Amino acid sequence: MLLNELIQWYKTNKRDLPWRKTTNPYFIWISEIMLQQTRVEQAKPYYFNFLNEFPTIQDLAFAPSDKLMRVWQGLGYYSRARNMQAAANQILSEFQGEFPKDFDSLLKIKGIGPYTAAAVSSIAFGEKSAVVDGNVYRVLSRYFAISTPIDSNAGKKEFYQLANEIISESDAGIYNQAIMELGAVICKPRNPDCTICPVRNNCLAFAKNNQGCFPVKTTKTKTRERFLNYLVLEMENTFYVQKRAKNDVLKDLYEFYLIETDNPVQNIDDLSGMFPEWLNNKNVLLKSESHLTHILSHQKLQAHFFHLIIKQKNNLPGQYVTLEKLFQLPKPRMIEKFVTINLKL
DNA sequence: CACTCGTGGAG
DNA sequence: TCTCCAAGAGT
Repeated sequence: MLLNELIQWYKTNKRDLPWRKTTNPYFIWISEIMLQQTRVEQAKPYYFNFLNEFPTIQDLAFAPSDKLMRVWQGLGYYSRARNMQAAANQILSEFQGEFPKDFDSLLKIKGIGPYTAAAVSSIAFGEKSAVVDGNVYRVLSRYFAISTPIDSNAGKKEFYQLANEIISESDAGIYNQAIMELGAVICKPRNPDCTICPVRNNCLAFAKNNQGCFPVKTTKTKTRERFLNYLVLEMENTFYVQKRAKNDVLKDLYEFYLIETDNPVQNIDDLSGMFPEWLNNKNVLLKSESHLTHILSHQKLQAHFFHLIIKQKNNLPGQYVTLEKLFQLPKPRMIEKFVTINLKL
């Protein structure tokens, strides 16, 4: 059966991952949030650094926003960090600082959904609740040859019920990690290593050699292109920065003065009229221009940077910071790249 | 339910 | 270059 062979295989073949060395629910929670839609190798350094910066729930709850976002910078999906801080405050106020132990309580925490509630309750507290993540969808759909689309409500319900039927009675946490590990290193999306799979003998997809048919998905992602024109305003060795605050991508991260257009602009004259009025005077010098393209999951960002030397301040909503401060501020990958390439101390 | 939210690796 | 997608959750 799937269960026993899976656990046996896991115990001798599991990867040596840092969050597998602890039973601290706070640490395990952090790892689970970081691993959402994120590869192990990308999350690893962030896990160590995050624990170093915020060793306790209190440290996280009281951290300044800029510091929190800076620690998360480059990991993506920044609402995860904001939600974690809200969750930390929630645990202090509603749970007396004690980490919730059971699935239902965990579900009430900001940023914790069905997957993370099952993961933390089973791995840290031994509760019998099955995780259903991308790995589990893939392994179960192949093993049982289930064609129900995993992104449909029917599919979510079906896989959730199945996962909870076959989960180990005594080793729920180990079992959950084992099935995810199998999906990560053997039962991969492409080119699964079925020849060394511990459960291939009972795998229906392997029997028919149609592993590539599972799992079934229906939705297709659409992306839109955006044109971001940045005025990099430099005055007496300080730079203008503003914080992305709207209900938009990359919220709470810092960027330069932004003029977004529906189409690409060829030169800075195309932006005249969209400038702040004071920029049209003769005290502004265009020092350089550069371009960067950055791909997001649903957007393709085309950035056009205009590095401008200005001679007088203005009443823009942001602030002027030194280059040292600019380096420290949390920034989107694209801005970080521009700064690294174009601005030197 | 459909959509949104980042980044980087693999094929 | 292009597509998919990785330990999902919020709206």
